[in-house]
Amino acid sequence: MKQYNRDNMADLLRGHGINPTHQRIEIAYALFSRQQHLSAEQIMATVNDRHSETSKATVYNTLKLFLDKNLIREVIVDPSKVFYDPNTQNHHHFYNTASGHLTDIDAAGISILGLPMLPEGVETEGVDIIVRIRPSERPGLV
Amino acid sequence: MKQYNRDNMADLLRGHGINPTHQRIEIAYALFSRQQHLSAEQIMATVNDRHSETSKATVYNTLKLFLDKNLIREVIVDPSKVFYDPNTQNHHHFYNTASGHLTDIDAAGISILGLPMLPEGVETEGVDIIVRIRPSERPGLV
DNA sequence: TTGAGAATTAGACACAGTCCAGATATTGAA
DNA sequence: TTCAATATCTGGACTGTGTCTAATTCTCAA
Ligand SMILES: [Mn+2]
Ligand SMILES: [Mn+2]
Ligand SMILES: [Zn+2]
Ligand SMILES: [Zn+2]
Repeated sequence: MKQYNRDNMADLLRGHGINPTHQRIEIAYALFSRQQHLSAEQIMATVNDRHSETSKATVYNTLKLFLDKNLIREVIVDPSKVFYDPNTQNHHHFYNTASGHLTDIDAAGISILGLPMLPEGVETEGVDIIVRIRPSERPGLV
Repeated sequence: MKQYNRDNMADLLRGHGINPTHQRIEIAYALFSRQQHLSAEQIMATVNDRHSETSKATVYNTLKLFLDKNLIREVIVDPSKVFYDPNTQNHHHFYNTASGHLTDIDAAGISILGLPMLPEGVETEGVDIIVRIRPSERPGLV
């Protein structure tokens, strides 16, 4: 699926066992059409851009539903809010701590060597690499 | 420094340019004597165990001061709270999503291959690896 | 002893996220 | 078509972290 519009959003939702409602389509469209990492607040603002149509409770309920159905994933990098990620491929992130902007890093080219064995009785749920970045201070300028 | 007690806490604080007060010593002692990852709430509960002596504002102010002076670091793995880490060595974490427990992974033995180049104009602030783990479902038992 | 600066405090406040009971929309059997 | 069962949505109260501020208390050098 290359181009995202409200029509194929419904199919996308159905494909994940989600009943496509008006609100769910708008929320999915906000995430998938931009292919960006958005906070719940940003999603609500986007969806209610022109006229208010979707409540806060529905935004949170819907995001939780999407997570549950593996349509999206969440990214925990900021202590004050969760980011929602339409990319469920195995990948990692650059996190610009100054701007709050997340960028994907494809996991395909990456390997982590030397991880110790898991403690007894647990299994891996996922491995996240977060590269925290900031605007470089360029000594010699300014 | 092998054994942590309230006396050498004061030296530890001074060594980081922090004026050792009663409250700061208690908070540092809570973290360093346990060598564990604690939330602000857990730290306040620990410090005020017997009789209340340290306010919420002081706990947060002090943790921020410790961070600023690089005495501790924070670990962002849970959307609802920050963990404070007395280990400032370069290291990574196992995070048990069921219990909320963090375990250190020494960075010494670990290498990450294939990370892409940084975007223009930014520099690396830090690289975090978080291995999310959960109790293994053991099919065949129960 | 004293008072200026440092530190602490209670409690109001901010704000992301949760919860709930009532309203609304959808569905499908009759 | 009808209408009741089910699914979804909603406003608004509420919770839990974390922040802020003005007032109080502490510390220490003079
Ligand atoms: Mn809409
Ligand atoms: Mn104490
Ligand atoms: Zn991503
Ligand atoms: Zn740690």
